[in-house]
Amino acid sequence: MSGRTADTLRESLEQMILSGEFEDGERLDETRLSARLGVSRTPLRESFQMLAATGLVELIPRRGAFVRQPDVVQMFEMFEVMAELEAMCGRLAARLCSEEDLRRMHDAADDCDRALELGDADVYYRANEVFHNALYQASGNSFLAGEASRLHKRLQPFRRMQLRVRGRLKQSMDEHRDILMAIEAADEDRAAQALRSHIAIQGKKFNDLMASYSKGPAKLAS
Amino acid sequence: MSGRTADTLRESLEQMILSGEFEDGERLDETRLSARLGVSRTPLRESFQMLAATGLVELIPRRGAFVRQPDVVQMFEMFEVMAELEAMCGRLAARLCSEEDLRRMHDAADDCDRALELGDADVYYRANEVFHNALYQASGNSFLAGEASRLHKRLQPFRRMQLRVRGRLKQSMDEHRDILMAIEAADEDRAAQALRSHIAIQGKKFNDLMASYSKGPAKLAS
DNA sequence: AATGAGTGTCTTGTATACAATCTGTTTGAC
DNA sequence: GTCAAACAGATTGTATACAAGACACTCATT
Repeated sequence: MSGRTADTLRESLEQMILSGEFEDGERLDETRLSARLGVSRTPLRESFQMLAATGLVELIPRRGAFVRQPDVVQMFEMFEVMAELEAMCGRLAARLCSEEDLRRMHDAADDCDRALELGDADVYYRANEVFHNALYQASGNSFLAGEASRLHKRLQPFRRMQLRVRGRLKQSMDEHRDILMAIEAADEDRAAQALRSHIAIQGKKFNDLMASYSKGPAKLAS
Repeated sequence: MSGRTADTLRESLEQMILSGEFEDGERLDETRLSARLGVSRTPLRESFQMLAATGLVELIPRRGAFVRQPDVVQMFEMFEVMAELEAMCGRLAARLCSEEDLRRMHDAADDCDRALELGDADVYYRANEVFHNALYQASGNSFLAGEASRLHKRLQPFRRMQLRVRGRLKQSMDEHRDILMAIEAADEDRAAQALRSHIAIQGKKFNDLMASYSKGPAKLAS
């Protein structure tokens, strides 16, 4: 279970947090965790810094590292920001994306199609990520692409849950086509709006899911 | 010069990087830097992680920490994203901000006014930061507020330069008033547009400044 | 002469030991 | 009986020592 390298260590902890192994607000005891993971405190502390950067833990000086399980409200807030970032990407892409960019998005969308036919959620999920990253790149603003990618990654586990909702895959696929058409038509407003609602729907679906479980932050399978 | 605590260490390095003490792409030698700052490598490495989170340095495993001086292009990209985030804050604030939020923004704007009368750029600069943070809070989306605040902080030194342009302070002040009026009138689109151009102008002014210097990344005074 | 393997040095990555600070408890005084 | 201060234990922060990988230089071989 314990990772060998530093980056693996961060990923291990990320998985542990996202899989709900720790309570919200729980303090991560350096000594105990390092013993458990079979590493010393030094690399563990460095991985804490990385996790703090993504917001999964909060570091309070002289107090320790505390896991920050995002609650439903914060989750919704994150989807709201994501929607706006993606809309911005769409707007810029519609204005100035290259043939190469378009091709890459089309390829990724086709991969999504194939995954849908196979009914394989995991494959779809990966192809979906490629599609969105291609979109971010197509915006031509590499800083925006980086920020969007970062937030996308952070929302990954929740996005994944929402994709399990019945019929959502097909719907998501159709939205991709709409987005591509708008970008190809260089219709900035339509592209932005299509993406905004594409993401907003995800937030909403996720919210519905949470409401249906109706108790605490659900354990998310890795 | 050397900071005593870990957070101070990060700030010291931040200042050193932003003041142009290092070349773009330069590797930060852990041993030499730790000797120079009078600390051991352990806290230095942790501060590297923090700086990597803000994008000021890039950490390449087994290779080291490399400073990433944002060039003019990336700077412009960052202002473009900032404009959109602030526009989003404005839209949300116009929709749902409280009397308390409004009052805080008004107070900060008044402080800006006073600083303008005094002709004190530093005081204006701080009051301006309070104003914008109040706006972020007023959006009601605390995640958005955090992200906006983070990017704002990262753009601080460049924003500061741009404020030194003749007559820019007064103009900026007027823009604040427009923004407040739009929010008070609950006019979402106008608030968003006012903020978008408020930030876009900053990016443009900064760009002009760079062009007028026309050589390399200028040394930024702290 | 050029290329490739091997070795040596330098730098990053990790472990451990030590110092400083915080928390909780106990004891004493009012 | 309650509040405060001091002490004990534990935990974070820092320094140093050690391990392992990367890069450059040399030397041998083609």
